[in-house]
Amino acid sequence: MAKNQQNTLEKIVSLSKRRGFVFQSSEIYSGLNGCWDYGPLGVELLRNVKDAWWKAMTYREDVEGLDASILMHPRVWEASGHVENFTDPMVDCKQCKSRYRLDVLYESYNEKRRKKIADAYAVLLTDKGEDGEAFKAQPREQQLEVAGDALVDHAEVFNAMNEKELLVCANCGSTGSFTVPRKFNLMFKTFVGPVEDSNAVVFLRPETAQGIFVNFGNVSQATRQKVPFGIAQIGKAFRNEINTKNFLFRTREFEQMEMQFFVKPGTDDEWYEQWRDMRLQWFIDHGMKKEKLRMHPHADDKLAHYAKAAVDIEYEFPFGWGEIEGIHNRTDFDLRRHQEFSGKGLEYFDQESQEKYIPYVIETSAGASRSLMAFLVDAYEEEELEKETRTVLRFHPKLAPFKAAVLPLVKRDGMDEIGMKLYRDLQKDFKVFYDDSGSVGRRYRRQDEIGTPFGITVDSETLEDQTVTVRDRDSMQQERVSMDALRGYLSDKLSV
RNA sequence: GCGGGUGUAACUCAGUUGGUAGAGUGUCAGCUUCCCAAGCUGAAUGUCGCGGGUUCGAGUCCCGUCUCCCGCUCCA
Repeated sequence: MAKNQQNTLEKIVSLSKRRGFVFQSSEIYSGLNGCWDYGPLGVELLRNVKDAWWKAMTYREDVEGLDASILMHPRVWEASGHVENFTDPMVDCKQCKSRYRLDVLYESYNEKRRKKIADAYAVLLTDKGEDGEAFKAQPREQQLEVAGDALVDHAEVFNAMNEKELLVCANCGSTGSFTVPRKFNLMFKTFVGPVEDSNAVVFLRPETAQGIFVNFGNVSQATRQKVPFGIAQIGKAFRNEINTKNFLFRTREFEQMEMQFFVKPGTDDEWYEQWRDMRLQWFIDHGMKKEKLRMHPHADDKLAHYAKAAVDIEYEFPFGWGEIEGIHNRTDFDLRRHQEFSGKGLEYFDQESQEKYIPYVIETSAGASRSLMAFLVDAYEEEELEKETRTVLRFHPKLAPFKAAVLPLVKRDGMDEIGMKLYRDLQKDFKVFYDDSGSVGRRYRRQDEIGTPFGITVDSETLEDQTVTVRDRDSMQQERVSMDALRGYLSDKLSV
């Protein structure tokens, strides 16, 4: 990683704090790992990103909106596979610092070693006063399986084996060098109701998608939509990541912008390609540099448990390429599982073909926080002028926190009053900023730094003909516009 | 979670062998200023990440803890 690029991220983090885009969560208490707060400018930017997505995705005849609750029935996560796939006991080798999932480690052992482990397990059982002989009476194959499961599922078994130096590190060959197994449950757990009873455990959703799947029937009923159609949702999701890193990129609380598109099986590949291309184009349409974007298809053996095909839309951050959106062909996995677990029929009757089927699902899943960060990084530029460097955020006007700043050239001859009136007038339709302090050049720079696309100045000519100057953030060129026409002028620029 | 680095004013940082904190930028007020960080005058802001310890005395030494950064690991 180039050092100057790393500095770029540091500068953006610093700017974000200084100007109020992003603050560290609970900062006065020294922060909370992996959590960030959006300040006055950040929340505008985030809203604009989400609004742009919402309009692109749901202002169309075949996609409906939804806002499902964050807490869902615990069975949802059993059906989705998250309970199973989100809890992996792991250990580190103290010698070489390698980390293993216990089941993977056990898988890597040959039969000889497994037999040793099984024998030791029999002794262990006897020591505990259980029937080790009965265990040994089982067929060898079964012994290995039972002992393996015990090793993976019970930390005390693992620890005992480890102490007996039966467990070897696949990387450095050390024995007895493992840490105590730790369970990494990536789902946040909490309790429904005031009693912390194990029956009351629920999870904070690790993805918004399941809220869509469980509402598939409700939405199609309520809206009379016919397959193919989609359901879109924006909302918070939570994952207890082992490590957070890279500013907003990997956080424990984040916001997703997801759409699940239900299609007839057999047409899924076609829809997959179509949504993939549309989603890439969305980022480009909102100002992101084409050369900083790429498609990264997942290899078949790296696919998630629910997916038949997957591609990431990646952005080239200062720390490298990172996923900002994933497009998955989730097949009928989720609906089928929910049908199975809930006992409620989720089949769709296709009137046209007179067929009953469980629809396939094409998922577009974008990170709102990651997208915001990509837009922020992409917009950031230090422009070399003759005698200085101008820091400017070249946001697409649609995304910019402030659309315009009203800046009276000087604070006299009534220019500030006219400016204030203009500001109040524009404020009815646009998020605008007013500033009459100091030199106008200084004020332009301040607005450049937060990405305000237009600077409107009131000058002596305004007093005579009711026109103001509009200065373009990127070119710094100015044009005169009549005050009456300003609203239309801004609307035009923002609708592009 | 492991290893390395880091944490001093809003930001970027300085702080000499331990003697109770400075600079630049920014911010604010005033003057000046008819278009791109101008100038002048003045002002505010820190229990030096947090908690212990050593010491007559700790930003400076020791221990713990937390944050952030880099690497490893993880990433359904």
